[in-house]
Amino acid sequence: MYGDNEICHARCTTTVRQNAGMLELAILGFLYDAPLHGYELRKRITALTAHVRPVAESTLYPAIKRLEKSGLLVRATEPGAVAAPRHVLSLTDQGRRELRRRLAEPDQRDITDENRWFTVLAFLRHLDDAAAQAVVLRRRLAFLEEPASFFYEGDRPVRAEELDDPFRRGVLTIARATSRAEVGWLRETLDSLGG
Amino acid sequence: MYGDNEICHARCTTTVRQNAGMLELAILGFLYDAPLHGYELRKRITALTAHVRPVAESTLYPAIKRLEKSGLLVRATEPGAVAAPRHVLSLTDQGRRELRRRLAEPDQRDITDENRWFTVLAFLRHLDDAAAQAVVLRRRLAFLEEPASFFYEGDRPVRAEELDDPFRRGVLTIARATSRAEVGWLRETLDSLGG
DNA sequence: CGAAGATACCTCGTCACCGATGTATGGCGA
DNA sequence: TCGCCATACATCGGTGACGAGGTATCTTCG
Repeated sequence: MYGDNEICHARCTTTVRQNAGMLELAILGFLYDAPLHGYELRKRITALTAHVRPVAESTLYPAIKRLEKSGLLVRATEPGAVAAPRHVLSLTDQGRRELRRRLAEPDQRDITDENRWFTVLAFLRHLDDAAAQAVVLRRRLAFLEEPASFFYEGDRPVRAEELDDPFRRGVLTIARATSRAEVGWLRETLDSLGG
Repeated sequence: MYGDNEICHARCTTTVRQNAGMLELAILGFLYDAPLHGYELRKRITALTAHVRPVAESTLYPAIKRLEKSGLLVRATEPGAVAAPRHVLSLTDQGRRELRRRLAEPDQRDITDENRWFTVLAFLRHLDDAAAQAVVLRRRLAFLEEPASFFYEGDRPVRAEELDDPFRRGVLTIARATSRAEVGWLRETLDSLGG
């Protein structure tokens, strides 16, 4: 169903592949709108995530190959408009289904890691169902609302005001501001989705 | 100097090892304060980063081994206070120097990726020199101040208000709030460092 | 006494990602 | 016309990280 990922070897039991990587998600997401060739795809991914987490070319092309091998996308060679010949990539029906599945049932990592979460958000509109979108947003909201700190003394979380380390205080200050902004946005958006 | 990393094989030229991983930084950082055994170390790292990016045991122990092999830490076996015998880990002088070096000259990734950046911040107090701390903070400030967007139409960055996709608008809204909070904190802290 | 659960460490196979490098083509300025 | 840069794709070896197991000790509770 999901490419060659259902087969795990050796000491590994059969699972739906975890660790699916936000790069693949981004590829599927951008191709969902329109076919693109690799180089253009790379520029879009770079714009989306690269100032945070640059994507090496040597990572992109193997990822495309993986997705092709799994039947999620196909390529058509086209004479290069500007330079060398291009491979125009487009999603198969299976690829489109797979994107929607990954958006609807994101890995817990995609919820907790801000980088991955932003990638999910960037393509969440491709879920046609507002209820399904709301489910995903609520998972993020639940994560942000569970009490969590960065620093502990024993079992007790340390509050920003107690820290004499200005840098650790910064971490807490910034995290708090981010969280507040996002919780506000999530609530608003959930309201407007009629969830 | 930095373990066995100065030797690169085959098609690889000699470099100071990039991609040093925030896990190693966290290990060095926590051990800088006090010797710890692996299990306790894991709990502290978990508290620091795990609700965002969980650390598997199978990642921690090999990382400890790497650092030991590089001469950055040593272990002393101790009868287990509660259960199985522990390996108490402590930094060598070389390890202490290496932490300070990694903090003083962080990889660009450590500046741009919020997860890595928070790890740097969590231990930045271990740089004894306020000027050196200020240099690092200014790198982050410079990064946050350079104009960057997530979404483009052609070459023009798209502003939050123009987007009809509520989720992408969310990405921009949240990123903006975070950035504002952090820039404010950075300026304040730089002032108080006398930079 | 025996099972359960926390503590504590470890190995193995797999995989995504990386940097370095290679190979073309076409446009542009000196 | 020569070099340089952008376009466009690809391979290779190395490495950090992961999930799935395994081993052993000590405490707690029934």
